[in-house]
Amino acid sequence: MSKANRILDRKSANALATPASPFLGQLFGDRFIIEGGYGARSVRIQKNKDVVIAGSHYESVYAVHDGWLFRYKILHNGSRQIVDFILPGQFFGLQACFFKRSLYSVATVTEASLSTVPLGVIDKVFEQNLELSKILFWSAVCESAILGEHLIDAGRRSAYERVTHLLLELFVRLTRVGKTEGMTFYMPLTQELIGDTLGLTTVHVNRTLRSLRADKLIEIDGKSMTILDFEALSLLSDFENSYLGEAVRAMRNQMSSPTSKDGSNPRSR
Amino acid sequence: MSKANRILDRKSANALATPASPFLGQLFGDRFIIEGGYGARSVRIQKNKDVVIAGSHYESVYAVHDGWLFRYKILHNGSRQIVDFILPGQFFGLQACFFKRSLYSVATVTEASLSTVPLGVIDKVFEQNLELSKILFWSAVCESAILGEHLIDAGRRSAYERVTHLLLELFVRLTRVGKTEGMTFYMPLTQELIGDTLGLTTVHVNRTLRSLRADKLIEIDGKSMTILDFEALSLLSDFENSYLGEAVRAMRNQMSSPTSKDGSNPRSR
DNA sequence: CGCGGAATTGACGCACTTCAACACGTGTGG
DNA sequence: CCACACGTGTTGAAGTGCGTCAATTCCGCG
Repeated sequence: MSKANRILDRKSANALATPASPFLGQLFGDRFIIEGGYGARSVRIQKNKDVVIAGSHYESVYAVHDGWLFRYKILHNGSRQIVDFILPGQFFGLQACFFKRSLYSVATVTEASLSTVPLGVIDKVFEQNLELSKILFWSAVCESAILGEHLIDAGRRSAYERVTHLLLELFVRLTRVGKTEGMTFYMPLTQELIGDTLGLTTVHVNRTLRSLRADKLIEIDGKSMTILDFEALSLLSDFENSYLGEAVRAMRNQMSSPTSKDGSNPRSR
Repeated sequence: MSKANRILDRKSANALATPASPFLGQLFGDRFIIEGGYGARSVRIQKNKDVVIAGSHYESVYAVHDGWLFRYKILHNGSRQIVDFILPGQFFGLQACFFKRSLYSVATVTEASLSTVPLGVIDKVFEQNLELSKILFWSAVCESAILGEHLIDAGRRSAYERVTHLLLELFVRLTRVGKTEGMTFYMPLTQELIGDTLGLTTVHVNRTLRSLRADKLIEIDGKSMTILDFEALSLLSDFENSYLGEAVRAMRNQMSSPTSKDGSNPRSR
């Protein structure tokens, strides 16, 4: 099996095994892919390129090794809504496979390295590995929890609250995959991207960020962002990270204990 | 097995087997539940009662036989965001089981009749029935598609567009389960509920509905709502019903053909 | 008949948008 | 090496869609 089939190097595989996306490390980790001998291919994509285009059909799933992406849709009036960001350690494209035509487009924010995994692999997982399919299922549930929280952002929070809620979400998600240093992290999003995520204009995002800086809650230096007062920010935006899936472990235990007496993986025995 | 365990009568089971929720008819249909002998219980719930409370933990899933419910969350400032509506033929509560503490509350809009299915049943489905677990997975994907569309509502559509988009969604979903008559349907939502769904105030929902009536696009008579110009409404709100899962069949074929040569259900052979 | 929740309407205010300019950094070609 | 374009950030001034407050009407229901 060539090196190209190693879609994740050892180090990332570990990062991926954190609660934020426990499935991925196992699902697409070396062992699984390489031993299985599936046709995973690594690709590197420039920043600001579309990877998935709304309306087209796809037959493969992508795992993000490195870089940021976002899922979005353009309305007929030309405005764009970003529904969520896809960070290292996540995968995407399942929806694009399930629907005849993808509902959303996916594009890169930064340069990114991805791995393509043909749909058949996922299907095989469902058939052969009970644990993994449960975990896959869990990830879908989690994703919809994130969408729900974004809906609350847009529906019921002020601009000030929205921006802080988004920043905290990104911070926590990045922390989970080891991409933060203390309270600071690399934030490649432009104010336009933030606006399109939160249903605001660039101008207003700018003003809001300025207030946040003035209030000594955050600090921005180029693309480096640091959270100065996590507590205060959490309170004002009622941010609770539970929707990001800290309860993964609980669920893992729960699902694998009460019914399946044999703690092991294989589904077809 | 007593009649009480029949959580769906024959007629609804058929309705449930429509594309809108193909899984439910099969998953909770007579045959499955009764033959399986699981502890499903039927309950009837008054209108305006909470069924699931955010922050608590649950161990069962609910199937909706009749009536409308909604999933929501209250913020610390007291405002409420409704994330989606749960209509006859759907099930809910899986999320509440997976997370240590439910992220959302679920309450009835109208009087409703539900069936409780212990979590173990779902778990068994995952273990024993490949087809059904795929379908269950699909339903989670669909649900997140609906959330995504609601996010776009709140983020990037005007009040006028939001209201029409919601009405069309409800209309299509109800049509799928045979709950419309021509272009009219029973609409039990108060303007407050609509507002909390779309991120608007009651007052503004009222004004918006008035414009829609004035523009001869809809007609309201008490709780009866009729769509006068589906085309025009679709265009102005760019409504595309594909996110509601019309592609279910496509996916069914796709998932059950390429890998699993045997077309039958059983997973553990 | 009378109560209470929902719908309706008006007047006014504000958070956010729109439009428009300008600043800054970075890459690109002459 | 400079000139220029271009994307992004920043700031001001003015407009508006929707919120807030508050009063009134409607309607189902005991």
